[in-house]
This record gives sequence, C-alpha cells and structure tokens, in this order.
Amino acid sequence: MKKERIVRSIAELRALIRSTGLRSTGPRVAVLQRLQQAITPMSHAEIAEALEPAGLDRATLYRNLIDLTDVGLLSRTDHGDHVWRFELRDQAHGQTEQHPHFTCIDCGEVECLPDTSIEVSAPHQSPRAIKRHHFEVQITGLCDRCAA
Amino acid sequence: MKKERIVRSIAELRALIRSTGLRSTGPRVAVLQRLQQAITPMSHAEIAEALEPAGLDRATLYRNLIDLTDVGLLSRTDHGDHVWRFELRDQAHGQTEQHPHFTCIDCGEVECLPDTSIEVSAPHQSPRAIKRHHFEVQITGLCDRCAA
DNA sequence: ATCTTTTTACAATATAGTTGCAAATACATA
DNA sequence: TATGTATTTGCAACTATATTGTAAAAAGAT
Repeated sequence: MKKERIVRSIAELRALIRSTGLRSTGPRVAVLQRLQQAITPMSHAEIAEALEPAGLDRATLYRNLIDLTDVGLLSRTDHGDHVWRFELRDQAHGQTEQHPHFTCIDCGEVECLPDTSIEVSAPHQSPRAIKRHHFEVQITGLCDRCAA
Repeated sequence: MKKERIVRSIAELRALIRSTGLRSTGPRVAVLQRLQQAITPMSHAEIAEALEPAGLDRATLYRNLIDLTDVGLLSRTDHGDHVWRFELRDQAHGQTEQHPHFTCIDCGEVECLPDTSIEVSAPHQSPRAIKRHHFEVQITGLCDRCAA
C-alpha cells in the first residue's frame, strides 16, 4: 500500500513512547524503529530476528509488543494464518489507519491493500461496528507467486 | 447467516466420510454431527467440550479436524483472534460456501455475515486470487454486546 | 545524587498443537 | 460370518508459542 512514510528520529520515537505514559527504553525504541521501516506487519519471530543483534529477550519483546499495542502505538492482528503480526499505527492522523491485508494461505506473505479496495455494506442485523466502519478486514487466499 | 440447513442422518454422515476415502469412525461422525448443529464455526476447545461425554482424545480430535479439513469436509480458519475454528463445508453446492465472518475482538464471538455484505474490488496490482474471488474474508471489531 | 516505580532478563510455567507407537477398529475379501 | 491388512484410536511424550514470577537494572522525578 502506497503512503507517505513517516520516519521518526530516535528522539522523536522516545518522545512518542513517553507521550503514552510508558517509559522510553532501548527495546521499545528498537521495536518502533524496526517497525517504521517495515512495509508489512511483522510477526514476533520476524521482529525478534531483525533485532537479534540487540540480543533482546523473547519475553521482553512479547511484553513490549503487548504494551505498545495497549497504548495504541501498534496494532496486533492475526491475518488468518495463526500468526500474530504487529504494525505501527500511524499517529499522524490521530486514529487507526485502516487498510485491508491480504495474506497468502500458502507462504504466509502479507500484502497491504488500498483501503479503497473493499466495500463492506451493513445489512439489517449486522453489528453496529460495521455501520460505523470500526473494524479490520483480513483477506486470505493464494498469492500470485504461490498460485503460479 | 440465513441458509437452509442440511441435516444429515448418522448413516448419511458415515457415507459422506467414506466417500472421501476416510474410514467412518465414531469420533469422526461425532465431530460432523456436532458441527452440523453449529450456527457458527467452532474452535477445537468448543468441539472438545461439546463432545466431552464421548470422552474423546485431544490428539484424535486434532487429527480428525485436520483430516476432515484435508478431504474438504471442513474448513479451518483463524478469524483474527488467534483461534482456529472449524466449520462444516456445505457439500450441497459442490464447492466452498464462502461468506465473511465477523469476530468480536473482545468476547471472541463469531457471526456469519451474508455473502452480499462485502464487495472487494481488485485494483491494478492486487493478487489474482482477488480478481477470481478465490479468497476468504474475516472482519474483526467489537460486537454489539461488547460495544454496549 | 537519590529515591521510587517501571522495565528488563532470566527462569519457570502455561497453553496449543504435534508426533510416536502399541492396541483397537474399520472394512475389504474370502 | 470369519479373517487379514491398513487405518485409526488413545495414551504419553514432545515441540513451539506465549505468559508469568521475580530479583536486579534502568528510567525519570525530585
């Protein structure tokens, strides 16, 4: 998905973390810094591997991913393949940046789709969240590479 | 989601299982019988609890759910909350019956939406699977009860 | 510089799902 | 209906993923 990428300096990331009430620590800055380079949501394993050099603890990473999600800096989703993935929420718009994700049921690759690509209509009895557009959409199928 | 429910007798279920090449066994019939009563996809834990009286083994249940999925009698999906859920595939139409699912991010309740409730358009670079309508859609958000 | 609270890092513990295998069962064939 | 063979079950052991307890370390307020 094309979007103007907002890249924050370390100092900005530290301020961002503090603004949520959390303390700014090495592991947290590292996680945000890595995620702001990511073009798709990353799994715990992928983040752990990327931050390998820092040698940070698995449990610490899990706790930080959850904490950062709780305060709204990250979103945590399962795209249909039973893997948690984390994505930086774009704070620039002051709200969740919603766009559908396409996940390959074979290779697990995740693709961000333009948020215009999906139209959800809300029939009679459907949840109010749908009418208010407060929802996330995950689409699963075979990606072009795996389908070939 | 409203649909004419197809209820099969035990004998019919046994024949259905055999028609896939699998042997008809107590656990397998029990699983199918339970799932054809289900109004939404069920997790392994839910099925296990429902079949508690039969006292059937966890591993056997897991294996059967996978086997029945492999031969196409069930579908296995993760609705965004990191829980595998199994659903009887309707063989009456000779194909996967596709409809979007709405899963509450709070209570985990799953709701089936009419397949007309979602319109996915396929822009330029999107996966071919989308253009061909070979995909599943999961929507997550707060259900009415949890939003209240 | 000091103090209090949060966070880390390690280990221990849960939870979900899988695998190995002997005994039991399904079902094809006689 | 009995018999033989391949599949399936049930138990236990195991793996992977995720969570929790806690003493020591670090953050940030004073």
